[in-house]
Amino acid sequence: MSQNLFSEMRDHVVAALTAIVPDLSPEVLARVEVSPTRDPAHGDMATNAAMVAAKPAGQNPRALAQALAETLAGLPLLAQAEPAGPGFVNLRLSTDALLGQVPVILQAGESYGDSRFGGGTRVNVEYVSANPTGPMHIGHCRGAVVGDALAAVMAKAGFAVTTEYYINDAGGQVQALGWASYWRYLQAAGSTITPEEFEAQTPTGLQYRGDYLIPVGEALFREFGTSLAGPDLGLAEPSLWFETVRDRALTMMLVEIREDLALLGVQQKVFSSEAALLASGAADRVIGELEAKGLIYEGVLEPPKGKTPDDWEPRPQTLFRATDFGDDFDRPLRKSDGSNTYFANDIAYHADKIARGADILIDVLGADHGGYVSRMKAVVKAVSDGRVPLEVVLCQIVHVMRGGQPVRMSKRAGTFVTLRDLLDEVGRDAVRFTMLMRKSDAQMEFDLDQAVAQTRENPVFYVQYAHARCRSVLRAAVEQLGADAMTPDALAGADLSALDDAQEIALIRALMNWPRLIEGAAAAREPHRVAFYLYDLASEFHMLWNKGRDDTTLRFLQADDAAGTRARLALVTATATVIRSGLQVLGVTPAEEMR
RNA sequence: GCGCCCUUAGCUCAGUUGGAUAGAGCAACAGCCUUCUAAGCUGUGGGUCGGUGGUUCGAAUCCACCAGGGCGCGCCA
Repeated sequence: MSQNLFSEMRDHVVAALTAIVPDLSPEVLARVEVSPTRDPAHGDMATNAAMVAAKPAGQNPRALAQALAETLAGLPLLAQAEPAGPGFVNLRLSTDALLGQVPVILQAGESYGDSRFGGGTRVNVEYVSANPTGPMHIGHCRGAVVGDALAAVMAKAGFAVTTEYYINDAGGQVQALGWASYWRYLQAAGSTITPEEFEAQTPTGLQYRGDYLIPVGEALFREFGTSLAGPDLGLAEPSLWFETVRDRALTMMLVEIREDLALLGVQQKVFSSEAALLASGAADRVIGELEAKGLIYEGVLEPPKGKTPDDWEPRPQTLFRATDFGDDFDRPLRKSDGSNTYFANDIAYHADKIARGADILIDVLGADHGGYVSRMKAVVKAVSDGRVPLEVVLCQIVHVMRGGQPVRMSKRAGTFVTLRDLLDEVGRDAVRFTMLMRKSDAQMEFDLDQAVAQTRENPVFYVQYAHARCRSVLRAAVEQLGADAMTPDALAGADLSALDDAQEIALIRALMNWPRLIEGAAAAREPHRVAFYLYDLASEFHMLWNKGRDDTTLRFLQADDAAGTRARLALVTATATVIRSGLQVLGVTPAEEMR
């Protein structure tokens, strides 16, 4: 039997529809859906086939639904098919088909829900890509979790996924990091120079004053002594120290970022350095290609309407014809000092991702990069001659709440919430799950109190608790039945006819939604659907558990009913399996017990 | 001023790409708790889906305009 009963049924529906109305276009057939019903009274599934085909077929939707229902009624999979509402066909699975999904899950294990939906399409998901100029904070965290889970969802759905982190180690902010690190170095060496005196002698100012660079300065002092300092521990000639200091600082920042990511359970496969890409000449090469396509020119931009910057003056720039590809205006590629803009280098980076083999590029970005999206999409279209789409998942701001009050993320006020602080306080599982309990393009409040709560209010607890309850039952059952009777294979052979309570059936219906949900979440690039699904699934399981409190005949372990116990253990094992499968996608630990 | 995102119950949010009577948790109210794990459970009330038009068999979902919130708007990344 198929893992995905919905797609299997859809094939039957399309076949039946085509038999009744032979000449439907592929476009019409593509709109045929078989979806779960909201109301169990409507059966297990419903199809809109009659409604989408009614107009092209020139038939009344109700009449078509009637004909479709009669054709489908003969399927062994179905117990009932009947027209309903404006032209739905409600489908009730046969008991065999419904219960049959349990051994399918047991045999598939955690691979249940894997699909070939993606068809091996090569997808490159880039996320985090924080500047290596400081520790990761909560703003980065959401993108990290969303990107990681999106990659996992798409991989499960049959895409060939690569994950990637772009290291912005080439721009002016890295210059500033070098200077700020040098200041900390001088301090470590015992210099008494004030920030103001130091800043006056730098080209970048002293942008990064956080304590996190103190260890960098100390490390530099340990390694080099006072040899990088000037006379009287003042500033030395930059050519004598700058590259060394900058590179040491970058390395240390990157180590820290990777540690933070590891603590969060995120590990991109590829780390790409902007500086290395630049050094290889990739940026000049790509700009040359665009030039050859006639997409680059020297021109002067109009000032933005309504809000002209104070220092606006018309000036000629090297521009990319983004407007040819749907952007609002053409975009500059060079700064006045002749170096590349961030955009220019990012073109090279995206071209590089394509050249390494990608059919779809996905960037997970913070909302503050929203204005960057249209130009990037435009240029990816240009570079790939329209072959590779760039999709952008924007993550909106996270407001951290404690005790109902917002926690301000202010470096000056010292309430800067780093990722590590957050992980220390609430733990990896709660951070990841909570970040995925919102659509990524909606602002979210992260309630610290809720994230650590051991109650139903906390979704991650609720889901992990469901898994722990399953495992608890199974542990108890081993003592009663012996381990041999408890393997998935053994349970897959169990007679399941004892599973006839409405709540048991509701749980099975929830389980069989999993493969369909994966495909939907992957197609929509919405990993949060997995978190919500798991919450719903956990809810169905808890409801069954609770029902057994009032009605002892519904408890999983029945001392005097071996067959019924085996059937229920099969269901419990299947439930635990799907929860694990889902948590695996989200990168959350399935708890064995919670005490 | 322009562009993008958002607005759903008192609060925080879902809503399966246009489907049937719009859902969940919290809060409120009413019951229940000697147990396979009560760090609870069951039930009830609660809505002009920001507003107004439009598209069609059918709209929270698509389009237009308006209101409110967020982000951005020529060499920061």
